[in-house]
Amino acid sequence: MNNKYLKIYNELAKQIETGEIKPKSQLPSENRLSKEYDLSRGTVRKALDLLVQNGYIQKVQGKGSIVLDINKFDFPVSGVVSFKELSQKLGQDSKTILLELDILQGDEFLMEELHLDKEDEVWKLVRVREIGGQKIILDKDYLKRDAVPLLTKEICEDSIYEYIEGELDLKISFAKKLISVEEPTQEDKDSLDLAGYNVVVVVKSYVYLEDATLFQYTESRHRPDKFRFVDFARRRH
Amino acid sequence: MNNKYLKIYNELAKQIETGEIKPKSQLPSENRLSKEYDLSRGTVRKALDLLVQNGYIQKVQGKGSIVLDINKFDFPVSGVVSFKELSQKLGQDSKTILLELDILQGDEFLMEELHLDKEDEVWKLVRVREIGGQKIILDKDYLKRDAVPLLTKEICEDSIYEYIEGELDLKISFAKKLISVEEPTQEDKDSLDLAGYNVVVVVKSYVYLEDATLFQYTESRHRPDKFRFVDFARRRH
DNA sequence: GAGTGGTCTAGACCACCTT
DNA sequence: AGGTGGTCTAGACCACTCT
Repeated sequence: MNNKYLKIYNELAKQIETGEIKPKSQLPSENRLSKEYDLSRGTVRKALDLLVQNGYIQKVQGKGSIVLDINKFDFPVSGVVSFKELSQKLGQDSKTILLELDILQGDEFLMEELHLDKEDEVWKLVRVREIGGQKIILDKDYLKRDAVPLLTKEICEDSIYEYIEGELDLKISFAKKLISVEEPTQEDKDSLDLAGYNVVVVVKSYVYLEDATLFQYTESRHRPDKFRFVDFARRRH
Repeated sequence: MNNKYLKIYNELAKQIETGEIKPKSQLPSENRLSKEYDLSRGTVRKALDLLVQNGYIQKVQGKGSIVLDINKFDFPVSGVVSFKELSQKLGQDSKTILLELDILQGDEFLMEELHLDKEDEVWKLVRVREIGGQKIILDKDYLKRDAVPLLTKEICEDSIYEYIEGELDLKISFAKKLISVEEPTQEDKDSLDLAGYNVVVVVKSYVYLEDATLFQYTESRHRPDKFRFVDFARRRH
């Protein structure tokens, strides 16, 4: 990328993450930054807006920009993050087991969830995620076939997100997630090490591409004790 | 507010919410909008960026802006939303019962969570939320005394957010939330109608003011079957 | 080639805070 | 008064899509 505002955003974000710029300290003013980086103030502001959005800094009119304590939480699941990215961040031993890989057509439930026609084909994949030797998560994914022509066992046990964004050139732009708690189904009981819990945490995700088409529906079913979700939210006034 | 970009944002958002502008339709181009509203293109773009952020539209370079189906979910808890705002949106019968209202000082747990000194005083309030006659949520709030000098039973049973933002002039700017599932404590069992469930969903919130100072820590403990959380997330590339 | 959104600039004025 | 961030403008050029 040649974007100037992304460059300065990434530089500042990195410095904040590594602690080079310390929490509670002041960032240089917008005018100083635009001189130092030889950019217009508008471009600097765009970079700072990104830092605000992602929780790195807080701006106060008339005063300046304060660096926030980003390391207060160490489990940043907010946003669309795949299992592989996640376990890498956690540094834990993890494994993915593929239970099912099929092509469906004309399923009523899916036609509802994915807004499908009768003829549309859908990949169904069921995977179990193991962390530290325990089966913790059951993932049921449904992907539109016309966006993803081919899926193999290897891809599914690696990261479908990497494959979709890397190999294919699809760009994921946003997702809606719904978190609830439900009674375990027989499938949950069979596939997961539930350790006596009588509920599972269910995360239903609707994933959209850059052209605003819905292309994936996922149900991620978690053993409750291992489930965590972090949200950073700015209040809309 | 005199802000032009907010005016046009609100107009467009309202038209999308009411269905006056239909999902999947195209918004007028940025140039058209800037002519129609007699604004510079930059100001129009700022309004559209807000619409993108809040999930109203999706932009596609070279094509235009597509209106998204905002009504797909009817439970927008994403962001910092108070119980009162929430139950109003749901239109359900609700009640708040105040169990405890105290001033604490020198509590170790709180000094950790709220970054306090020994001398700092903290309001502790414990409230039970009733929806449809059932005790569903147990809220334990801790507020910094120096920000909120006075609290009464009436305020606590109404909405502290309204009081804090309306009467006092404090502005809440952002919050970090952590969602997890835990075993019920004795307090949970005593205060809530748990209906046989052996877990509670715990939402821990850290709420910050506009000057980036932490001023509230809240534990919101939910009966699992009534808990829902909706997240709208754009993927950070 | 015409139209769309994305980036960047330079300058102006305002609202707010500090001294 | 001087510095800070917030808003707004007018204009330029680029990247992308459609036909």
